[in-house]
Amino acid sequence: MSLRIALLGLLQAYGSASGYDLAKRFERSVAHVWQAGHSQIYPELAKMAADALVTVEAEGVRGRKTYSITPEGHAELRAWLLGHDPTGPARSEMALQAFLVPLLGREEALVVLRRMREHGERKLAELEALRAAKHASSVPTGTGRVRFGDLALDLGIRQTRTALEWADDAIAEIERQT
Amino acid sequence: MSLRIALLGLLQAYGSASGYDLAKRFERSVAHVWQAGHSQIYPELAKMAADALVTVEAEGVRGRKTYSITPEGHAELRAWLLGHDPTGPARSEMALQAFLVPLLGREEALVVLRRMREHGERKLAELEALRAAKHASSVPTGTGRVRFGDLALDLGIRQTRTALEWADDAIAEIERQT
DNA sequence: AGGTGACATGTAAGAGCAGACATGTCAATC
DNA sequence: GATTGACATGTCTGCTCTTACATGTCACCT
Repeated sequence: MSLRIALLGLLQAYGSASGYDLAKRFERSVAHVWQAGHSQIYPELAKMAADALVTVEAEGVRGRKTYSITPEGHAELRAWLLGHDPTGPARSEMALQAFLVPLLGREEALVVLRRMREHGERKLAELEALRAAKHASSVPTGTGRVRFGDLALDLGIRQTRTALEWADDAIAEIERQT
Repeated sequence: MSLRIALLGLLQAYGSASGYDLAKRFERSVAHVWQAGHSQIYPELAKMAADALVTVEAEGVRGRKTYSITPEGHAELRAWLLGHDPTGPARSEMALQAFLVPLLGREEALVVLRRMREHGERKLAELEALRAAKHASSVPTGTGRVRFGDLALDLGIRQTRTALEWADDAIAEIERQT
């Protein structure tokens, strides 16, 4: 379901596109929040067309189909945002490792925690670079309006920073033990 | 894969148990980090037994099987913790909503954000109650040792708090717009 | 003319997962 | 003695997602 929604959002925000274009947009924008490869996107678009949420606007050479969002699609997106409680599965491999790490000995636990820390650092740098790039290409003086994806990017940066602080504190606590 | 690991962790931390017991342990401890219903757990245990990661220690009345972790299982758990990079899929419905919310109008965006805020508040209360309950049943004066699940619980509380702060700021920012 | 690599669109097999269905035991209540 | 509800173990169907396979075009280089 959520894949559908993400695709509708991209079509709505950036306009009509082909499956290939959407796969690229996916990587460049939603990727930090939801993932999907082209092998998922193509069939999903076909199903969405069958459900009239999108239409094939044009068919180019070699089967390239340009999809655009329909009013029904827009309604579906709106309904999901307004009506769907994000009780979604909180499945995090990192959190699972955090859970299990006390089963290891001191030294080994430190290895795992330090790796998490580094992982967080890399991701934070990545996200902040992304934000810097976005800012550079934006309208110079603040035009009140919140831009598509900005809120999610901010959330991602804060979450990553929190994870980093947590890892630091966990490392410190374990190191304190003789 | 991760389900296997979580089950091995529970067996290792709390000792032998049946599928039913493990399902309960799951709900009570790992649930904030990974989820699985009994319909996933039973078949997985059977497969793990086939792979010799666990053994059937005893068979009680009406097919109740008590599983215990084997040395191979322990090795598998250790190897996963030490060797597995948690690059895991970051799929969050909440973050997806955060991404898409700027597509809505001001008022509707506020509705969605306020619901997220409330959701975060409930979850935070829940996690903090859980921590309080754990503390109450713990050894009175700090015995250095980090207890199973404590690190993950702390991470969860911090992450939830961060999400809450983010929602507050996002709401404030949107309200500031005329 | 032939080769290479980026572009572009798909299908197929299999794991992971959720929700519903099915079955049977046991203890306590009516 | 019959019913109810908590305990307990499983299967099945259908959806999602990942990985790998398969195919064909186009532009550029040699």
